[in-house]
Amino acid sequence: MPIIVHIDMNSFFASCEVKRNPSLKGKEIIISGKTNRSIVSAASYEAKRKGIYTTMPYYLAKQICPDAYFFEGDHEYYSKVSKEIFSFLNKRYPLLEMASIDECYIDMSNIKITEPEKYFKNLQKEIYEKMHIPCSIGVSYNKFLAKMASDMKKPMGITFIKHKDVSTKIWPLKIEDMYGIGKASSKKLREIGINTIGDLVKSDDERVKKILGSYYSHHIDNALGKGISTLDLTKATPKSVGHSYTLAFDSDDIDIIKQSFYPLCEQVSNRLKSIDMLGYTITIVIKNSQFVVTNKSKKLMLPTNDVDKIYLEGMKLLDIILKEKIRLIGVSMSSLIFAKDYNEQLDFFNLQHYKLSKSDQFIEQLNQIAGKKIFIKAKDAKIYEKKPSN
DNA sequence: TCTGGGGTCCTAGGACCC
DNA sequence: TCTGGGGTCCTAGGACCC
Repeated sequence: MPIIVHIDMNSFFASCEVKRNPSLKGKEIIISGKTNRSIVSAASYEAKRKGIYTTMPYYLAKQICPDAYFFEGDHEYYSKVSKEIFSFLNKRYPLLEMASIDECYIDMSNIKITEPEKYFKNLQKEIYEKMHIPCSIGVSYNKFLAKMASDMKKPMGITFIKHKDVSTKIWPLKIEDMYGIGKASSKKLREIGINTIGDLVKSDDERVKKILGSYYSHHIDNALGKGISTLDLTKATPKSVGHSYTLAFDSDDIDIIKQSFYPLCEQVSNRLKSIDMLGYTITIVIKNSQFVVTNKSKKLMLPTNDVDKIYLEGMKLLDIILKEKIRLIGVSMSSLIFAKDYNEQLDFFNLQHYKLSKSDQFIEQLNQIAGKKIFIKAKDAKIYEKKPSN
């Protein structure tokens, strides 16, 4: 039987602030933006005890805990702490999958553990003493159960789930507490009488299959304790890079929207450049006053990470869908490719591109990119000279 | 005064090709 | 007159997670 461990940092952002400034230990700490439209993204247990929860509007948190220490959130620092912790763990445990900024799975099947209670208590203590971040640990034989286990006791909890515990520790839980079942699915499941994870296991209802779609057997396997235990050790390359911004007031004033939109394009461009990637598909997203989200996307002929190109294409899409006052605007790039891979492909593919496209336009686009990040060598120009006669 | 921002994965319809 | 089917790509939208 594999041994899969899930480690979840407790109130991670708040704990990072305590790590940086230990005098905050034991205080009410709230991470949140400071506009009337901000929400709480993390809170210390002291604040949680007062009723603060993640996603609570800032103005409410401020009402309930006026004297709490409020931080706007320093993601760069939190990422740094995250890396510190996981590289520390990774040195000892090579089979580690980083699942998010504050949690990871570790396959300890090959680690000799004689006294599990003591072993994990020591590990938790060591993380706290070395990294100054508290964590909860879940130990089981697959990822789903380990994840559910680490969630059961917080902060600084340690929970074991053995095969025989599945029916007693997992099945009685509310259906919305099942990892992977969110608000929409749990509402539909409750409507047909499925209120607990146990109900889901016992159901043999076509309606359940319809609600869960392609995830059906995945969820059933998880609930039965037959989930997967293989870890993904490779850090996946990003599939999209995006930024969004909620306006201070809903607006349809194009100048105001533009002012917010350009910096978002800059952020996306800078992020792409920092990871040396280009994106083919640009997507813009808006949210109206009623919180209805609308996307518009377009695949470009050539990938880019150029801010002006992103802004230009984004504004074109925005023009099409902007019909009313909006609350949020966002832009993201997807269908990403590493710049170096694109350079290598360029020689090979530009013939095809060329044949498919109106020549002047294509060369202009090539040159636009050439002027920025990607170099177009002289021999590419030669292809341009030669090939039209074909 | 309600309700952020960063992602991933899946579905479904239409266009297009063979 | 009535009319295939398989496959891929693109776009829009939805569910979910931290």
